[in-house]
Amino acid sequence: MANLKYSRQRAAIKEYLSHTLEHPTADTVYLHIKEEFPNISLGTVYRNLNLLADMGDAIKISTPDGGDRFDGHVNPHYHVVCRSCGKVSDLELDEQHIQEVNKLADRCFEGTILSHTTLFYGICRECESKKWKN
Amino acid sequence: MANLKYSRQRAAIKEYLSHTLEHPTADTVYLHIKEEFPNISLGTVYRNLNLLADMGDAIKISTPDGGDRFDGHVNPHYHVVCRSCGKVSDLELDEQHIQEVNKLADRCFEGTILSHTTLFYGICRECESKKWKN
DNA sequence: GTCTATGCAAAGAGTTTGCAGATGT
DNA sequence: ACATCTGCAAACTCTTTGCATAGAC
Repeated sequence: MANLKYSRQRAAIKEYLSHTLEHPTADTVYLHIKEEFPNISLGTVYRNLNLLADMGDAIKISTPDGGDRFDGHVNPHYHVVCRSCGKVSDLELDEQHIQEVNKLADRCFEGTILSHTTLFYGICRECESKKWKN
Repeated sequence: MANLKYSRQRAAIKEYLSHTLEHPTADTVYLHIKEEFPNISLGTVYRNLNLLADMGDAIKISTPDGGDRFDGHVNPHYHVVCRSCGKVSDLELDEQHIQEVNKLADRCFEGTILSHTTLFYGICRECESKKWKN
C-alpha cells in the first residue's frame, strides 16, 4: 500500500460519511462536498471513497439497482433496502449474532470465511404508511 | 406484468443457469449461449436475465467488484466471494437458519422484512492451496 | 393477424484513468 | 524537492433502449 498524504477533500468526505445516516451514492457525496469545495471533481470523490473503503474506514454496499452506496459506520451491522423507494437503512443486530453467522458459515465452507454482509429487502415504514394513502 | 411468450433463447438461458454451478455474469451467459445461437445479442441476454430474475427463476447477485452475477438455483442459499480470485461459490446453510434471520431482523426493523441475501467474503480452497506454493 | 421477442446499434449510467498543475511533508 | 492529490476530460465497462424484423400464439 502506498503512502497516504493528508488532503482536505478526503477529510471532508470521511467526516461527512461518519455523520450522515443516509447511505449516499458517490454522486450524493459529490454534491454534498461540493458545497464546501465548489471545485471538487467527481473523480476525486470516487478515488477517495475507494481509498476509504480499502483502508476500512468506509463500507461499499452493492445493491442490484443503481450504483454502489457508501457507509462510514464500520461497526458490524446490516442494511435494509426498501423495495419501494430504494432507501438503505441501518439494521442493528446483536453483535454476537454476526459472529455466530461467520462461524456457522465457516463450518460449511471448504475454505476460510473472513466476513459477511447481509442485505435485507423489505418495505420501510414511510412506504408502508404511503400505501394506505393511495 | 405482461404476457410472456415462449422463446428458445430464454429457454436456453434458463437451462444453462439451472445446470451450471458457476455464477456467471451476463457476458459469460452471452458467450455460452452464443455457441447454440451464434446471432444472439447481448441485449437479449440482459432482457431475459432480468425477466428470469423478476419472475423468480433466477437470482441477481451484486458484488462490489465487477458486474452482477446470476444464479439459476433459487432455493434459499448463500454465496461466498473469494477475496483472492473473485470466484462465487454456493454455501448451503440450514434452511431454518435463513428463516430465523428474517424473523430476527423483522423484530429489529420499523417496517417489514421480506427476504435477505448474504454475501460472505473469504478465501476459497483453491486459493488457500496456491498460497503455499508461492 | 396481433402481440411479443429478437438483433442490432446507439445511448445511458456509473466508474476509472491519464495528465498537467496544485498541495502536503 | 519529492511524492501524492486534485480537477478536468476522455475513456471504459456494464446495462438499457428504440426500432425494424422475425417468431409465437
